[in-house]
Amino acid sequence: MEDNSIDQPVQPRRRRVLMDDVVDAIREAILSGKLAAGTRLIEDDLAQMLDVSRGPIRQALFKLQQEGLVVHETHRGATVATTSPDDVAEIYSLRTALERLAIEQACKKATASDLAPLEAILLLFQSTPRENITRKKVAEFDIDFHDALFRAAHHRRLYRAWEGLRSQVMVFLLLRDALPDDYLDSWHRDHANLVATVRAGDVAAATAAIEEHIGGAHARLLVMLAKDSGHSTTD
Amino acid sequence: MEDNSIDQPVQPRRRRVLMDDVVDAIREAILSGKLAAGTRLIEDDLAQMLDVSRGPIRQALFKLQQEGLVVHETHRGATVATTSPDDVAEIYSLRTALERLAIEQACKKATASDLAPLEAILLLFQSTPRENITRKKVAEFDIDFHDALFRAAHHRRLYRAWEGLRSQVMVFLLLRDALPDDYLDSWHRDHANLVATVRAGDVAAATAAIEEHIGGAHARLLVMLAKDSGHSTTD
DNA sequence: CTTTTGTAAATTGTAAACAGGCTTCATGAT
DNA sequence: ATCATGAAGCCTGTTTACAATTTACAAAAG
Repeated sequence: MEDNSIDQPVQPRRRRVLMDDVVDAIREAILSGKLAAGTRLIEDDLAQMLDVSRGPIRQALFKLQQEGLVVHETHRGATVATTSPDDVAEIYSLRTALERLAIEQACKKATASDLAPLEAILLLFQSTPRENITRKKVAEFDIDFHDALFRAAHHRRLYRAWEGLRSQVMVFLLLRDALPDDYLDSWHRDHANLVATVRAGDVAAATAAIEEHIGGAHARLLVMLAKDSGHSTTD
Repeated sequence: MEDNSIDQPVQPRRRRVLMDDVVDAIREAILSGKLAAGTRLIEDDLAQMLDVSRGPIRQALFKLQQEGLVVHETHRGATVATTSPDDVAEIYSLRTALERLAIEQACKKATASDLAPLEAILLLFQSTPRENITRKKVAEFDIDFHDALFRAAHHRRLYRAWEGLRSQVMVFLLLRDALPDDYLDSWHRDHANLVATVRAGDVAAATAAIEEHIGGAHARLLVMLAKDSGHSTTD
């Protein structure tokens, strides 16, 4: 038997199916603002736009509801989820609980190969010219980092709970307007510190660090929302 | 405008659709053991059994996957989820994180009408003759109580995360063999104590109580699984 | 005898047509 | 003028039919 060095993934990577493309397309449209909050998502229209039948559309809308980007009501259809100030509190309180567990589990169970992705992101971030780092790029780095952290926890159910929140966090990260000058520095320092606590396996330090990390993000978001209050929230 | 005292629910209760019946039927079959862990769930077979087409079956299987009772693989179909010792750790660690947040939020936000369901369950439990309380009944009381606690937290996203775990917890509650004689007493005392801490709004006491509560349940489960180890776990 | 390869059956993914509920707007009554 | 009533159109829920993929098994090659 030949050793499989070419077919890279040891885990056979489940085939991609139409629904996956539809999910990506609609998620992208929502996150980029092409589909505003509250917009009705009519299955037939989406089916024609994306050139598939209503079946995959239906499944995709169901999945996006899981992600919290879409709200579905029986016999009344799906709409792009709207976000109120209460939702911000919900998202960040739940996120804190999940990330606390994640970093705790990561401290206990993460191996070197689990930490590699985290450090790779930090390196990639640092090696990217500052002028090339857009707000969207920062948001993607951020989500990717925390996603890797959740993966490092080796906790399937926790990861799935995070999947139900991830896109909603992304919405807020993309909302940010101009970032403070020293933000990129502090971003790297903050996340590098998280990796350090995990590497050290110091649960107490790690949970404290993550709570401050998420708390800080929440606080900055509230400040930002307060500045242009009543702009793109509930309505 | 007439006041609506007859059409009871203030919230318009979304209509029940075929998928809901299918979900209930399959969930019931899994929880009752009629569908053993690992069993393949073939859409056509289920469709014939339940006398609906494959459409609602497909949606139901997706939803049951959300609940963690079913595992779905692309082009390979759905199977009843199997449970390993690792899964027990996952379920209880995540449950602890979620319930901690739930009781904390309940302390802050629960009103008298939120606490009423909790107390109603305690009363119903106490007023039920001991000989009528089967293991299944205890499990249902238990799930209903904690479900009411999550509702009292007024946190939609937290409740949805709990929905993704609830049935999996139920699986373990139903596994219990004969309960200790004083279990029913301690059950009531323990849960009444949780309500008391919420009513008092004492976050510190409440989180401590819930952690001990879930921790105790986890510990008892591990003891039980150790007794007949290698019986009905991974298979 | 073991391994490989090809073919057929089984089963899921997708499309398209049908049925029924919800919304809207016109019409009429109070 | 305001509110009730009802019919038409839109849209979702469901069914049925078709396409594509996986799995199982058998035949052939080593």
